[in-house]
Amino acid sequence: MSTPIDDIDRVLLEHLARDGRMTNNALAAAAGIAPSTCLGRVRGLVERGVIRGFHADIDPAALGRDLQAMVAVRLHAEARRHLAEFGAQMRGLAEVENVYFIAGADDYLIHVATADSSGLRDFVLDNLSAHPAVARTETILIFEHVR
Amino acid sequence: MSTPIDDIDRVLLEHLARDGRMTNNALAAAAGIAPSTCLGRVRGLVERGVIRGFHADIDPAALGRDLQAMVAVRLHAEARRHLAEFGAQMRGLAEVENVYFIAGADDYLIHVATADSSGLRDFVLDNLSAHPAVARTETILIFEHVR
DNA sequence: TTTGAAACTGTTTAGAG
DNA sequence: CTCTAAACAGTTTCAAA
Repeated sequence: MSTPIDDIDRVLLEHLARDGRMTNNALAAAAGIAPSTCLGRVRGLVERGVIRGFHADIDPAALGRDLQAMVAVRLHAEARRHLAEFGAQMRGLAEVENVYFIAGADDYLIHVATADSSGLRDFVLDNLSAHPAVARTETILIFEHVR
Repeated sequence: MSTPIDDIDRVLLEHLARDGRMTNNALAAAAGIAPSTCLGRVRGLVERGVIRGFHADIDPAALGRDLQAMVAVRLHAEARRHLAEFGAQMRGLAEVENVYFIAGADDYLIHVATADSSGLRDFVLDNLSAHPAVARTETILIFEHVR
């Protein structure tokens, strides 16, 4: 990490986390710096990987994906050598919202959003139960997810 | 839900989910519509709640929050009447990244990011174990989180 | 709803401290 | 690293279809 994050950076990050589309001018004003300085700092934060990206937060239900679940996945002991590979595969699936690689009895928590219960069943059967690395799954329904 | 989401909306959402800072002009070109039309559609999507917001994705580790955990929380049977209230409280805490209100033995999964293990311990003790509504907690470390 | 074009606002570069 | 100021690009409004 080249430059340490100072108080001004922290202000910028706080604002951009809340409103990722805040204009550079408004952001500069909020941080008490010139727009050009602000621009340079935000660029630096992106380059250094502090800001990983800017994303629209889309309501899955509005896209017809009304059902969310957290699926705990345990892999076979032999498959643990390819843990990262499994995570990358999961991340690539349309239904997958978040992938948590965890410590404990299970190896992954996979947050998925599907159209309905049969979509969820199909996702678990086709992508998890049928996966050669998967030893067991446990599906927990999500009533609500915030943030 | 006033207007249904059409194919053009889907293109806009897909692009904005990937890059929330894409310019309106580029977005319009990608969707094959005029910039002014694009602007109106994106506004509509925000007003209708399809787009819930735009956010910068900040690396917690860059902010000195190197440790992440998923804390499963079970509330007392009597406290279940105030479930939503508990969730709202959790969401307001700085360490809290995601709150999942779930079905099953536990009521919540709380994704937290703290500086280190003592920060995690303090979070769980001060905000969860000490909370009058909380019956039990189980803390699972997160090695990696994607998306 | 859609659009093109004008008016406007915000972004970005360059140069200097 | 910071700023001011000018040039540039992108956004937004609006009248018309």
